[in-house]
Amino acid sequence: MAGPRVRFAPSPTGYFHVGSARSALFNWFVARQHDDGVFILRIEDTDTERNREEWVDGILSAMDWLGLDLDEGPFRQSDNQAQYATSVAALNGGGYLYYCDCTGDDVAKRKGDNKTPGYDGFCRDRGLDQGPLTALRFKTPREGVTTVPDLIRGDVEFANATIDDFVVAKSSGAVLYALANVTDDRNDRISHVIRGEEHLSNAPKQMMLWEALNDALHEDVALPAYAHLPLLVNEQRKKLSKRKDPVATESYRDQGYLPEAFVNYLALLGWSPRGDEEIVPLATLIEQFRLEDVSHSPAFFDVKKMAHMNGEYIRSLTPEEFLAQSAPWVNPWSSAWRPTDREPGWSEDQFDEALYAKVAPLVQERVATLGEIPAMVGFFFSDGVSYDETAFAKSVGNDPLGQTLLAVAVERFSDVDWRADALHEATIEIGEALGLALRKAQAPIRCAVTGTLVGPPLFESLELLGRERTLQRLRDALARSSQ
RNA sequence: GGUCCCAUCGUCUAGUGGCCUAGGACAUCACCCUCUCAAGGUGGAGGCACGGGUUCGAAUCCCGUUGGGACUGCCA
Repeated sequence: MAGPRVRFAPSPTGYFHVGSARSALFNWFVARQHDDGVFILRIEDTDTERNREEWVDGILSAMDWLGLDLDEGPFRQSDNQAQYATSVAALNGGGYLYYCDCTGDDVAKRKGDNKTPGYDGFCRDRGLDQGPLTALRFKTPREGVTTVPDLIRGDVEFANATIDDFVVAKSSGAVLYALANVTDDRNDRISHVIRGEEHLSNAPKQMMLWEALNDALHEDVALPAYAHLPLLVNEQRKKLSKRKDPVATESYRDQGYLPEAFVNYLALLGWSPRGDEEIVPLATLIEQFRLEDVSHSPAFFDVKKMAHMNGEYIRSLTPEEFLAQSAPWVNPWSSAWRPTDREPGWSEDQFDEALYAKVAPLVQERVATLGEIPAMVGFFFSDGVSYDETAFAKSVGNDPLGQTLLAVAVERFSDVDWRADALHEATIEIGEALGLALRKAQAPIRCAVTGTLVGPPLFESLELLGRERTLQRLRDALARSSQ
């Protein structure tokens, strides 16, 4: 038996939604589990009002970033108009459709207290001819039940009477989603339709269309298997909204999430690998993934957990890999790709690649995202120090002892061996002379040199920063405190 | 309102009738480590929505209630 043929079918109407990313990923898993599985990308751009070409580029680059490679496509619905016309003609010829000239207001007005869902079938038997304002509706069976065999949820039954006569083609002639989608799935011989749960109620309509097309076209294309994935929700338990929630996959890339970590986290939303370990190699994810094991309930997209996971991935990088991965954030000028709206706090001239290579290991284990790096190493590359005023006041400005310590440090550091361990020893001694434990003694120095009270290990940092720059900053801080 | 889906710690989940004194992860708290911050280590607190059944036995099966969500477009 041939391998599965699955498709990811986004519409390019905005940033690449993390929920879409997960749908794409699960489809891709299914394809990659088989040697002959096929993963197809179909751009559903039939809504010309809302589509924009830049969003198509966004989808492509985000999928590339995630490593979701295609076997076929990208196809575009805008290229398939002829096939849609064929579907419409066949359906119409087979008596499955009728013209309707009702406006939305007409339908709403008639609806009133009527319990019938959606459209009431007003034009179904009026025998209207095609006109400038007539849409084409599908004659839904009035009796019987349509059962959607869902791989995740089991059989889901819909009474046909509850499904209204939906529009298949607009009065303009443009074919709508339901028919376009079904036509393409048939032509692409899709075996598994794997998509978000918001499409579950579309499934019976699409099955009706599918079978009507088989009949009208005298074909016998097998229905696909359906799998409706649980929704991704926000803290309010609402479907993640493009408008209100941080759902743009691109923004996570810009923040410095590694694609491996992002994929790993996404895989955990609605599914889980065997065993207690959640950090799982991609190959294992692919091997273990089963649609049947996908959970039924919505999942909250927890950025905190993803950040933690990303930190683990970052820490597991070799120093060389870390250097390469972090380059776009610290040295965008010589990177092929750079994150948008994220300038490091220094200029190209100020950046010192060799120095960064030595600094990098100090921050690798302290960041959860690559985007956090610049703030942590900025003091190495900028000329002056940008002070956190609260920290400065606490450790130097309002602390005479801190000022004394700085003054002593200037003396002592002038002729100490410029190595981390020697600086460490010297600082201990300076502190002891003033009755300060090392944790207290290092604070004013740290603040004077880096501008804040938190950061990479101090003595290694001083060694890398160099004697001259360190002494200069200690003197500057001292001068600053007496102003 | 109608149709459909869902319901295990705050969150993501394991669990498919006895292995459950309900396991793991994130978050949280305490302690350890420690030049700061992280990381790491150890430990703690924290959950089967409720009510009926079925069964020798129910987180697991059935029914109901409650609660949440999706859809309900000449959008996808």
